[in-house]
Amino acid sequence: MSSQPSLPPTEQDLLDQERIRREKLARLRSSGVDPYPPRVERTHTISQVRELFQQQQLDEEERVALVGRMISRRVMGKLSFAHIDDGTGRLQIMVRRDVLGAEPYNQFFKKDLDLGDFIGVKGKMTLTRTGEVTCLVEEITLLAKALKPLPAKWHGLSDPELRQRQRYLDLLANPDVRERFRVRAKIVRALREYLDGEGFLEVETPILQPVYGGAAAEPFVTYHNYLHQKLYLRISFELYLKRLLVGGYDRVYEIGRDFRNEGISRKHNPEFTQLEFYEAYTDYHGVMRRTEEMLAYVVERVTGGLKITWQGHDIDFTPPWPRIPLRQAILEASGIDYDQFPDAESLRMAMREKGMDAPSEASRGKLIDKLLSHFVEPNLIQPTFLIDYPLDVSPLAKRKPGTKDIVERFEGFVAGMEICNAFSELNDPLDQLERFLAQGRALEAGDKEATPVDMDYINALSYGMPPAGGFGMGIDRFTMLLTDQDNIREVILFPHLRPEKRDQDGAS
RNA sequence: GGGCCGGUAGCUCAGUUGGCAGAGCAGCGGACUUUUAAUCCGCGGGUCGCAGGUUCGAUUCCUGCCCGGCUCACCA
Repeated sequence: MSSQPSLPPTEQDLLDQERIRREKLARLRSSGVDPYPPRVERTHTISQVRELFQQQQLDEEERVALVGRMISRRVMGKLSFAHIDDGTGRLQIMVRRDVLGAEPYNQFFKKDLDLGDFIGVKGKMTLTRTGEVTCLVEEITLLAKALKPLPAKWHGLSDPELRQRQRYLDLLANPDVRERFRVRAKIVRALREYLDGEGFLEVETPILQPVYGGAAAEPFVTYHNYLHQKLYLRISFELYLKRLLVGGYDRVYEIGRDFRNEGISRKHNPEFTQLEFYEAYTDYHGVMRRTEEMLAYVVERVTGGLKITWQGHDIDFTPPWPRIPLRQAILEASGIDYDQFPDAESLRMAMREKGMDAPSEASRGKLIDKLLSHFVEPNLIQPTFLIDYPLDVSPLAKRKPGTKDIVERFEGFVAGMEICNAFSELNDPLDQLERFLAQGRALEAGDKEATPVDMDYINALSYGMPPAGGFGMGIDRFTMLLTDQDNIREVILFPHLRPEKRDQDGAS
């Protein structure tokens, strides 16, 4: 939901600066200038022309046509300098009255153009006395007039609300933000490169689902008006992707949006981008090796090395990463060995003795998860796998042989954050049905994050699913790591924000 | 939802122990042919988040509300 100024502004609502720009617009129109012409002339991008000029591959007399937003202007009498930005880079232009002509220079360039306007220039490339690559302008045209002043010159824009509600202003005022989302795109591209290269098939599965599942989360609910059908926005891709393993694909992946109806925090946005892959004929050990290899590939591809700095921590993605049994990690960090507390009640007592908040309705698995997030997770700065999780919070994972309530599952942690979750996939249809039924009972008992029974999925498993390992990773969180950000909103272009409420009295 | 901090010009911020509201940038007028945070002279610009209250007087103090940030709880 974007915030919209609800009505077009009336003349008196306009800022002085906006009023002045509209007057300039009217003046331009009456002098026959189209302030929003349909076409532009361009021979090079700014990055191209800069490169060609520096490599001396540009004829000295060659006339180039460049475009961009005017982001600064320094008028010094009969000579001016300005910078334009076309999205590929910034370039200085030099505008001289004796070259451009008196009228275009005095009136058009100095008076009618404003910072923020898009312009086209034609001229020759040159160096200034200080050695800056510059276009000496012979002709200048308006490509699009800006009616509002740009947020800032060198302070950038820092108001967090403006930055996120009006991300376009953030992007145009803060070059490092623009760069950050380029890094995000590189990350996604590198993940695809890796998986495609390993023979994974990229697929798309339904976002609107009649039965949701695959994760512990509350869904968003919607409705199909013509089918009279209740639908859920997916909370994971898992159950559909594994149906594809049944169908005969051996390696599939999907990158897309998940939706979870939960609180918003530094690490959580209600919709987030997830990568899931499923690989037949491997198990969670194989997936761990693949995770290390894949993430090392991506980090190398994006940053040029395997070491990054995040919020002052040096983090090294070089494989292999330590694998620590969850039980051991929790024991070492908290002094609680949950194996000695076989039921929720006794574990709860032990936790409360340590002064921890342990809600009465939480299952044993959820309590263990609480121990993990409280004692262990914040200290896992270097890439680490925690392995072997409690069964009751892992309804889709295969039981570890020789155990009763432990599954072959791991989670990957970096920088004190969980970034991925994976397991040997449960492919026993009868066991899966039992687990679903347990989930269904939990759901009815009020656990809003339990998932309903998916009989079609059981049916699919009943035709046989190969042994497989599966993996899920939050791309947003991974992007936080590689862009040195500690808030998920900084790596999502349009993060979810509370609706903007208009003042009851201030309205009108 | 609880706690803490904040909201002052288009942007970034200062300030008022309660007494005419400030700076830099941006804007407007002027000077200036190698600047790059250009410089110099002059000018305009404010519902001090909103609403009540206390007061001779509130941007400042009090109460409520709105919005935001951090944090706790919850979660990926």
